[in-house]
Amino acid sequence: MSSLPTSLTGATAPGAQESGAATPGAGTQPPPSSSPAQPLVSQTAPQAANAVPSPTFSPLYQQIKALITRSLQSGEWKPGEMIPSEMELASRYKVSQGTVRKAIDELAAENLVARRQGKGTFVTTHHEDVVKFRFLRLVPDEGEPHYGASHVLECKRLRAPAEIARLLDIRTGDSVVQIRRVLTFSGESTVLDEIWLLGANFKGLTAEKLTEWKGPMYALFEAEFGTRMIRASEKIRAVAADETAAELLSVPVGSPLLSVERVSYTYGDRPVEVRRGLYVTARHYYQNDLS
Amino acid sequence: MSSLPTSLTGATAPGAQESGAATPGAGTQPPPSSSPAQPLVSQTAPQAANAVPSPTFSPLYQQIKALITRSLQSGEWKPGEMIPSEMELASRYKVSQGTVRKAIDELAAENLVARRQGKGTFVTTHHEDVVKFRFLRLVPDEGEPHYGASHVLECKRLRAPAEIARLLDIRTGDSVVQIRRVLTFSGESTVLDEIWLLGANFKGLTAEKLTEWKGPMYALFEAEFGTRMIRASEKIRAVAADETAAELLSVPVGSPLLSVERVSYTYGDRPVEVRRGLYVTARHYYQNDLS
DNA sequence: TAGTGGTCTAGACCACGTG
DNA sequence: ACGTGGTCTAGACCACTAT
Repeated sequence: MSSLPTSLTGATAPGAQESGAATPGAGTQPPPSSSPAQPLVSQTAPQAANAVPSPTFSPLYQQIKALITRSLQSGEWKPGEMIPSEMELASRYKVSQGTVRKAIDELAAENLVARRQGKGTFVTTHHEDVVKFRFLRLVPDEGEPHYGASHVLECKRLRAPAEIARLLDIRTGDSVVQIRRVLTFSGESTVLDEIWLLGANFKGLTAEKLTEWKGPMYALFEAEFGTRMIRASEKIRAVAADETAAELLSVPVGSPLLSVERVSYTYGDRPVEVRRGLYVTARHYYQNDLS
Repeated sequence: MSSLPTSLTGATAPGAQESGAATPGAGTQPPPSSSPAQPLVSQTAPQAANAVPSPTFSPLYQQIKALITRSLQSGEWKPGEMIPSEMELASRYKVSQGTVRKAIDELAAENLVARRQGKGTFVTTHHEDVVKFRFLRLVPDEGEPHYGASHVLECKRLRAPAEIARLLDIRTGDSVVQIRRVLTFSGESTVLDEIWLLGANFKGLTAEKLTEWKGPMYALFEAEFGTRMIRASEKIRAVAADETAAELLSVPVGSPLLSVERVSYTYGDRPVEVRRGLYVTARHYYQNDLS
């Protein structure tokens, strides 16, 4: 059970203790198209002193954050675009600029948006280098990180096998798209990926589209299919190359390879991709920072 | 060249525009022993309009953060202890509580301290589970993450080989401590570590001390040697087991192993440890989250 | 009851980027 | 000159923990 829409934790207005600032009428700004003045939403009920504090307490800025996230998800503000200024959002949601700021702070910390002083706050996109290398951690021993060439071997729809279905939180047999591809760096085959995508989100994805696309796959997904990868979780092991992998990666059978099993999530922590990668780590390494 | 002590970026007092709040006399609180009222430090010089903005601008809260970090580093507040309350720090540094709060926010984000509502802000320690598993990412396929038994093979002082010296930012031949050990999980040898520590920081570290110590090695380092690992950077590859590793880890020669080369840093981003680990990933995996 | 961190507001001023 | 995010302050109230 989620709770947002009707979970007013109290009745009266929130922090605006002094100026009676809660009349929900339209502000001076024209209400931007797709978001009619939200039914805000108080966080502190000045209940009688002995009343139990509201069980589903949520700070105002968290509620604002959820509203902004919803607008991101709905595509009201698209990747690369600027979102409304803090002042605008403050007046839209009828809260102070400081509260909006704290909400955006968290969204920025989660890399959903990026602030640029003097310019505005922008929806992040997989076209930016910074974002790209958050999801590609393979670094060459010599030289700068770069994006290799992608060679698509296969792209087809099929029914999800049990384990993939489990990871994607769908039913066995539900539609998925399977992609197999090889990434080549400086002429050397380095990564063999096997990818499963939620069928429902990727209608019309073909090998041609993948081949024509220059740039990160996630940028294509975000631009053409409205599915934005927000975070991912990886399980990493060392394995020995089987015959197929050995041939495609031009290494001897039995060579040690880095196995990276990734599950990627979009808004609301919904899994949309399972990716199994085999990396040749002779001239590259997987970079990770613990902090 | 570091800059802290004398790097006043301007002349007059900062934000306290209205109340003349800048006289640096001792506050009402007795100045805590080891930190005499710091020579604060203005951030905005209301220079003539055409003057170039100060080249080495640093926000007040960053300066406060640096001061707090210095106190952490000097051991004024030890791991596990509570640091002074926000109000106390505000009056010590002659800034508002909000500024201290922002400084502590960043320190908490970097895991140097942890806030606990109603109790205070505490210096983090490698004794806590949360911290332990930030630095041990090996998770069993079945069951909960846990700390295995450590078997120390060797602990000796020697002169740093060239590559280790380079990573530790010292000179070849400088003193280092080398440790070799095996970690065992559920009776299975799983990790073979080769560790180099800065000799200067670890005088008196012996195999006995390591063997007697129950718990994470970093907790020993922090408690007995005053050296706290703050962050680390890892390069991960897949390699084949050589004879030594194969024997110690009870796997066939040539088995794929995860190679993890870690450099760990203490305050001020100074490297203090190089650690080369070989992980058996048959029944464990290396967990990583991209976000 | 007292003290701590957590939330929220309001207003001032600054640095940055663009007209 | 203007609008954006960034910093700083001051004060109120809330939630949590301990005594």
